[in-house]
Amino acid sequence: MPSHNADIAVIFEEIADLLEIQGENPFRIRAYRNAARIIGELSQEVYLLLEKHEDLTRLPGIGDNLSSKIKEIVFNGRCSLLERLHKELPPAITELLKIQGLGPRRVKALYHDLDVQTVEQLYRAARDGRIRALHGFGEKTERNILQAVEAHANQTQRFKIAVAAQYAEALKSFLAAVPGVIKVTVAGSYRRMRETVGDLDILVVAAPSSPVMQNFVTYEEAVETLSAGNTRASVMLKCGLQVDLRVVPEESYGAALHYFTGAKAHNIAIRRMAQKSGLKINEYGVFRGKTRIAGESESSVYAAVDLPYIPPELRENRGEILMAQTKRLPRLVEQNDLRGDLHSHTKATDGHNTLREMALAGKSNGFEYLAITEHSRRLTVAHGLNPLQLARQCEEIDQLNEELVGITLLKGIEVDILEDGSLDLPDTALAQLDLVLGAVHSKFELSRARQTDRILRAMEHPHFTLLAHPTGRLIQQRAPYDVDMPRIIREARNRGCFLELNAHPERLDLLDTYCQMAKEEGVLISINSDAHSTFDFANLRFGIGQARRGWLEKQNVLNTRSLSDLRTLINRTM
DNA sequence: GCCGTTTTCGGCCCGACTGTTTTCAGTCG
Repeated sequence: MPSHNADIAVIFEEIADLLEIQGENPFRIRAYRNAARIIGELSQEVYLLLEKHEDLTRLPGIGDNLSSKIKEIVFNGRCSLLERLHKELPPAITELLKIQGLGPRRVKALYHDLDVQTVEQLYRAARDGRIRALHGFGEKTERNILQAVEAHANQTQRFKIAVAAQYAEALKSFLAAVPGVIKVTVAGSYRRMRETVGDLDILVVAAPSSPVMQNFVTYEEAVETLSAGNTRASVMLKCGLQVDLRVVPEESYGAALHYFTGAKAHNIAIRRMAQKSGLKINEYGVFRGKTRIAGESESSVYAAVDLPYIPPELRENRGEILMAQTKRLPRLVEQNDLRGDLHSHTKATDGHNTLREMALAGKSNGFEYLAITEHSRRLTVAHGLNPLQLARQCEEIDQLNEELVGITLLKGIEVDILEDGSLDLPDTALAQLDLVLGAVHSKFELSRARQTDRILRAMEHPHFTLLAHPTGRLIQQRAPYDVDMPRIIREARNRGCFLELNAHPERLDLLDTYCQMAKEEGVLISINSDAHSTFDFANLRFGIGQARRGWLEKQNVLNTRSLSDLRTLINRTM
């Protein structure tokens, strides 16, 4: 089995870590980290590119050297450079770099002088007071290491964006109420709408006299102050989420927001562009010599390097800068563009509201249509419907539609795709519906080939409309099942099917890179709430965020269509 | 290790905070 992109990324990250501890040229190290990111984010498997004899050096940041290393990993399953490094340094030592406050220099010193190789050994050395004796270390550093090891053991995990949103909104209101505060913006990966965030980055514009810093570090949910200066501070919240605050003057707002939003790779690329035209960009503005020429808004920062404004969701250095330069940036889909929702449940199965309640809630969300898509009989835990129950619900929907004004309920089903690729309900039951969502809810562990065939077979069914939560992953809980998604996407196009981007914050499935691939293949994506209650429509904003990260425009999204256009599209005549 | 309408060699983003020093290295974002 050839190596997957993620395997290659892990190897390059480890090489970077080990080289860093050895004190290698930082730019060589950066090259490995950069390559790990590029390969890790690639939507095509590298081994497939190699099978097609594609030249990997066409990828940004991959030259001859890295290209041959990738080939070695893919075809031989090993990397001689990594094996050599493992002979020179204990493999477990890279774990030490994950300890807050320990970088390559300190790890190297701890290894050389105290033979510390593992986190456990580090803990003992700190507890026994052996670290303070080292040159460049002191009592305070030793104490901090001890605390950091304890924090590391408690795993400072990433937070799902919907969870982070709760803390972010609360903090935002708290800070906005502090005297002298003019603006509060949550930046970082939260603003880029990543599916999980590691910390919160909050930017504040405030009068110099504002007590915002003092108030921040004494926020009632802050259990620890990690650092606190005049313009920058970090605290740890009770829940384990770290929050970084940055205070800047009004004229620096745009530059600071750009800097604090990231992603790092995007910022570096923009700063390099500035450098080439004799400018310098930092969080205070854009400077020519000592003169500030821009920085009050993000647009002004981009304009200084001759670029149009780039939306935060695109700022990953995945090609957005080239597109901006050539005036080909997408006009990203917005929540207002959605005309309806094609995935929802009611009390009839595992939902919490009635048909009528869901319809009215949908209408107040501005929907023109809402598809009711209960589970099918196989999913007994969710009280999935049998053909008779489904027929009854269809009657209810017909009746309700006669009295509803301004919204139409569509008759649908979220039918289980069985192990052999058949659907969990007979054709006669499916024929009466406006649309059929197929979903995998069992047998996640099938081989890639069998899982792919299973789904493709289901998509061949003449009533099949849309593949729900296509990879089945639950963020931080369940890995996606092994499936050849590029092939699914191509076949969806060939068969006139659609793919769902499930907006539930635990799913956000399809992934952003696959959304981009679907767009390139001309497969429409439906951004659905999978609502189990009237409150769940609020989750659509996370789906929109993911769609924007996947470069989707209004025309790439199925449920931006009017009801009549939608009906035309989902009526498959095959 | 990568890359080039300044370069195939000599560059490679930029600043804040901390702790150990006494002018700065290390780490982080």
